[in-house]
Amino acid sequence: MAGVHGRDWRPRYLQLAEELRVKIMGGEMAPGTLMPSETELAESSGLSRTSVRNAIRQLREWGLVRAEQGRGTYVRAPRQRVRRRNTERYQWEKDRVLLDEGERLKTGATEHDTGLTVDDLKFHAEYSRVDADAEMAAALQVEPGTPLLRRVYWTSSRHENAPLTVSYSYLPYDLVAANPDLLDESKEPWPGGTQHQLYTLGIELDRIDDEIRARPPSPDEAELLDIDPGVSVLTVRKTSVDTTGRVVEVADVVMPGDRTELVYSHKLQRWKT
Amino acid sequence: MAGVHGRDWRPRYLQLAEELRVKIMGGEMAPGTLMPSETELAESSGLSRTSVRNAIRQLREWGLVRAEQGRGTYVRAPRQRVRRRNTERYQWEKDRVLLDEGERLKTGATEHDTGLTVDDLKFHAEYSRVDADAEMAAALQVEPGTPLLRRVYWTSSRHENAPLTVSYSYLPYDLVAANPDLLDESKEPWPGGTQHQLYTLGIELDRIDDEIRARPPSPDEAELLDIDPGVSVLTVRKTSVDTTGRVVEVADVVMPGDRTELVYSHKLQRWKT
DNA sequence: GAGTGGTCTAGACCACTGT
DNA sequence: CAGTGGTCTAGACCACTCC
Repeated sequence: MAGVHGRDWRPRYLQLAEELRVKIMGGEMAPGTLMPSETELAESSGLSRTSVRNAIRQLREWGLVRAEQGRGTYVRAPRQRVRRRNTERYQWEKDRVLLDEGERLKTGATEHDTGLTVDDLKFHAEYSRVDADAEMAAALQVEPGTPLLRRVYWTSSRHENAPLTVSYSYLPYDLVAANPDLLDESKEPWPGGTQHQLYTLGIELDRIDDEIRARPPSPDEAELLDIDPGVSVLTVRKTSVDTTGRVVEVADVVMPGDRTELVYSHKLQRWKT
Repeated sequence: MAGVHGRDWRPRYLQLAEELRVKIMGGEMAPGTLMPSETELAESSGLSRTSVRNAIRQLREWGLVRAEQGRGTYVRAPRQRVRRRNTERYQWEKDRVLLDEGERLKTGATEHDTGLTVDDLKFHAEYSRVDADAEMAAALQVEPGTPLLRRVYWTSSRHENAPLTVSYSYLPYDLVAANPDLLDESKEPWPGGTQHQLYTLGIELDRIDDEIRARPPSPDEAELLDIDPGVSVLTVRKTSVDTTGRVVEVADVVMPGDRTELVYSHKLQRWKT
């Protein structure tokens, strides 16, 4: 009946996008399905290929389809958002530090977030030594040019190729050099997490601050996280402060905006009655 | 010298976008400047208008320019991100409830976030009575169909037309009906904020949970927040739980992704030495 | 009415993927 | 090789804004 009672005033490419959206979300085109090619859609809809491409761009921005050069356009799984519960997570990581090693190795933070076991996960890590630029120097409260240990790492499910998060972590090099294990990327994933490694250096964390932003992905990030360039990423800049007030780690965590949900919980102080 | 030592392999529309980006970020085209028209850019760059439009779409996704139908394309102010410090904010709102009224009216939460005074701000509010749909019923832990008070409100700086946040707040209607003031939208902004209004109903909050997501804006949201449809919004679903464990308010807060930074701070418990 | 961005067409060549 | 999506052209008409 659509369109019978008066013409649709929207541009025709949006009408087409809407039609396809309904088919996808209604289950008529299941996740993984190969969509009709742009040429076919142009013929079946009576539009030019340009207009069909405009419609498909909409679907891509909505995260509903994925175009692959030379192959075709596929319906994406409307992947469930991964809930990342940072409030509990940070305290949980700290509590874990003091457990014995056997207990500690059983599960890591990613498993805590996703409910997956360690066997379902693939790890990747890359270490390098860099000099602090102005921005990172300010974040770490050190002089520009200070040597830093830079760790890039991500974890992904063994059944999906794209990681759920990518982390860029920076620590003052002098700080970690006291424990050579921490300079060895083959030791990843750091058993027990960053907080435990800092513990081996005699460091206890007092506070973690998260700054959350959304922005378009870089081309590299789009590829790595398997999102369309039109889909934003969520980023968390996590700043860890130890009990002496020193910033000991700054980490930028990048996550696909269409599959992530960050959860923070605030317990409020009671009024005195 | 660009391009001298080997050709640029990127598509020409991206090269143009990059050139324009450099001009904008280098200050050569100041915020508010009217860009050359698409036709002019096509002539000066030797590209077709289609390619020029592709370049401009990039700039729009980056949040650098704003296209206005019939008028032209303007360079946008690289607006500073507004930091919204929810951790402090919620406790601060709660502490304020017990202050005397004179003290309380002086500043509200938006001023707390932005550092602006009440004279710099414009308020807008809209109340209605709606029935809970399945999703909101689950969030509020009530039966579907339960009557709710729906408040839509936003605050913007007097010197900019676009709001910094738009809130969609839902409370069980029966709960607030006990204080008729709370049903009157002309009483906005609720002096002292939601927590104070709940206090007049004998309610004390115990916990607030925030769920943060990023997603593309609806056309309405894009217009209201003055962002390009290609720029994501950040959303916070704020769930307020009182000391009896009852959910008393669910609010969806929508913010422009390119101008917002959410800050959460976690104080960690100390190890026993 | 002149100029702007938004939509749309009917072509073309390209890089990339499969067989 | 044929087929796919990515880029690009040279037009056209429209709705809208400003004068």
